[in-house]
Amino acid sequence: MRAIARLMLVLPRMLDADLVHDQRMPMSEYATLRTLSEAPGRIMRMSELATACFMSLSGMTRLAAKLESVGYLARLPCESDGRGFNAVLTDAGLARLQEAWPSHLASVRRRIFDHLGDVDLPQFAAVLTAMTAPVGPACDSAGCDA
Amino acid sequence: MRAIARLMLVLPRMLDADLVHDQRMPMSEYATLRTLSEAPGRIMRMSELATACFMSLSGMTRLAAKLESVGYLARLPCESDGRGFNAVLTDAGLARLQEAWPSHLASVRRRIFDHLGDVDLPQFAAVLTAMTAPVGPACDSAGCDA
DNA sequence: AGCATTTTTGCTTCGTCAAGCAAATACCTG
DNA sequence: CAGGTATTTGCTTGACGAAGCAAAAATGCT
Repeated sequence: MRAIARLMLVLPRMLDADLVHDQRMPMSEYATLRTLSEAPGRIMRMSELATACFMSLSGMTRLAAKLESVGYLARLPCESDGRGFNAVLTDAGLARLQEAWPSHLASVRRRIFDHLGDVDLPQFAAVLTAMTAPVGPACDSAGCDA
Repeated sequence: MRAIARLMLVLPRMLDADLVHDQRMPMSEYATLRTLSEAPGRIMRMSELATACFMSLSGMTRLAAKLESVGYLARLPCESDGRGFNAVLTDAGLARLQEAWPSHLASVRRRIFDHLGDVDLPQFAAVLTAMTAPVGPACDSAGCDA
């Protein structure tokens, strides 16, 4: 019980810190790029993107502005709805993500998998998926890349 | 793998949001009060406290100042080292923690344990503890004059 | 027009880094 | 050993970025 509380406090920060340290990229950016990269056409509405990344709309507006300013992402007015904007992952953004993910993967492996010992992995994965499920199926958990 | 990334992204925010919503208390405050409450004499050096809560020293300085201003905590000059300060949990602080923890417990139960199913709990706990272990023991209060 | 929806902006809070102050400790030098 | 200087350590402060909420702006729908 206490271990859980502690885990939730510490682990995300460690993973974030690893990413910042190794790649100069905060977790929120990584999540945004990854989420976009998995979207069909690498395109998503701002509001979808925000929800998928568990950020507020305003937070995503600012993050997208930042990512746009360095060319990782473009915001195009939505053709079918003049109010909307589509965020598109650029080639540069995809390249950046591909540059960053091995580092993140290594971090996750080191911080988590190396400690799993003889845990039943499929069962563990099922539990994790179940835990995040109530929030909504923002991303399909089939086809994990590791 | 993706489930883990997602879990780390989502769960802490949910737990924090629950606590803020139910108790008007951010996770960082809760962690601080809880950590202090577990220390012998409810006293800890600022730097220890910061490390245990996985915050920067400056972050803890500000948080402690805030908690001090509402009477949950006091900072006393350390007798054995003129540079140091000891953070002490006051009775009011302890009361506040005791007021908040059932709510947090319920939140953790609802968000996590309810999804654990038939997982081997002791093993699960051991894994979690192992994962956070590299950060160091939470309350190694050597050096404060409690 | 009137109301709903999508995104942005204003303001606040939280937390980090860089810099700084003060106490403690280490290292000379006689 | 006394006395002085340099370095390190513990904490605080200043300046800033990140992200949230509430309200505004822009657009669509009826």
